[in-house]
Amino acid sequence: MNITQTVEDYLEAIYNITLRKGYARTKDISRELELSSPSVTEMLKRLGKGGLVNYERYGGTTLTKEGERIAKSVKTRHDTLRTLLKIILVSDKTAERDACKIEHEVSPETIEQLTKFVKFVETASMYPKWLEHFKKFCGTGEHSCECKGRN
Amino acid sequence: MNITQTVEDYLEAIYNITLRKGYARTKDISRELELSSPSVTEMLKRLGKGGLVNYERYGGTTLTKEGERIAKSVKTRHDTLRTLLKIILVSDKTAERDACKIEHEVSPETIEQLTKFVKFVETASMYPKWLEHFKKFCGTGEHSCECKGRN
DNA sequence: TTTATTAATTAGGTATGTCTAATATATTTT
DNA sequence: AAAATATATTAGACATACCTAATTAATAAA
Repeated sequence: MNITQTVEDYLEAIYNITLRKGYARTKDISRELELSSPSVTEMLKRLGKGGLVNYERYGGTTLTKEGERIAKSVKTRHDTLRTLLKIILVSDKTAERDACKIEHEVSPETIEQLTKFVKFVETASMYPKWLEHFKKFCGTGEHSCECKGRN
Repeated sequence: MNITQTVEDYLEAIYNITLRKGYARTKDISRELELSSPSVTEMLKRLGKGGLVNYERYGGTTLTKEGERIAKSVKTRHDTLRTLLKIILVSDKTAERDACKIEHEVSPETIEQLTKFVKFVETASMYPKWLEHFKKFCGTGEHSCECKGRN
């Protein structure tokens, strides 16, 4: 089965819904992804044949092991990207939306480096100060005087 | 005309080829994007109708003003993303490839923040030292001792 | 327990973007 | 200038992923 961007979106949606209520109905998915029910039904059949979900007509759908593995990997990418975007002061709403789109495109290597970078920044003891500087820099386009020569 | 991811790719390719030789032939584009010539011809007709390229059967294609505007904006996104990825030590090859894919998905707000961030880091006088620390951190998962408390 | 309502599916279409094979045009070689 | 080669286009198909309208199944209300 070909894991397209769309497939990833379906798996992620099913994963999230399943966390909340144990299984996903066609309607839950169509609401989450803002698609018509027939579109969802059709995809569920494909995903079922591809071994990514346990699908039965008129029944609640769950992820198979393989489906869950993929869904989790997408979610990790999503969370990492959103965190990075927030660090560089992208608004919550945009960070969420962009993470949703970019998550399908980033390579494992990039995700690995992003993860390291996020951790590097967040665990640095100068982080709060650094963030303050960056905020000012965003406004003025210049490094704040006090740290010229150091940052 | 709907500016899809695919359309952006074509415009960007035509832009790059045009920079090199003044115009783009069907073959140049098909080579650059690794697509068959008929696919390219069809898209050129669509782009022509949409006012994004100057297309004539069997002739060299160029971008219209509007086409060039879009192409340049895509290129800016691409360059910004590649730079960021390189800063966080993603390999050149992956940085290039990922930038190519992500460039179609990022919002203007994110690009703006990325641009600011890249400038912030690159113009910081501590940048070389910082990079050194990050490199070590990537290897060890810990901040190098000397800068505990400061970075 | 029949009726109404909600949810899910099937049937039939559409747009996008790709392909291969066949044909037409341009260009280069002889 | 005719033949050979390279390039471009048309024709016809296909997969993906979406839609609306009509039908069927399941669930809740009377």
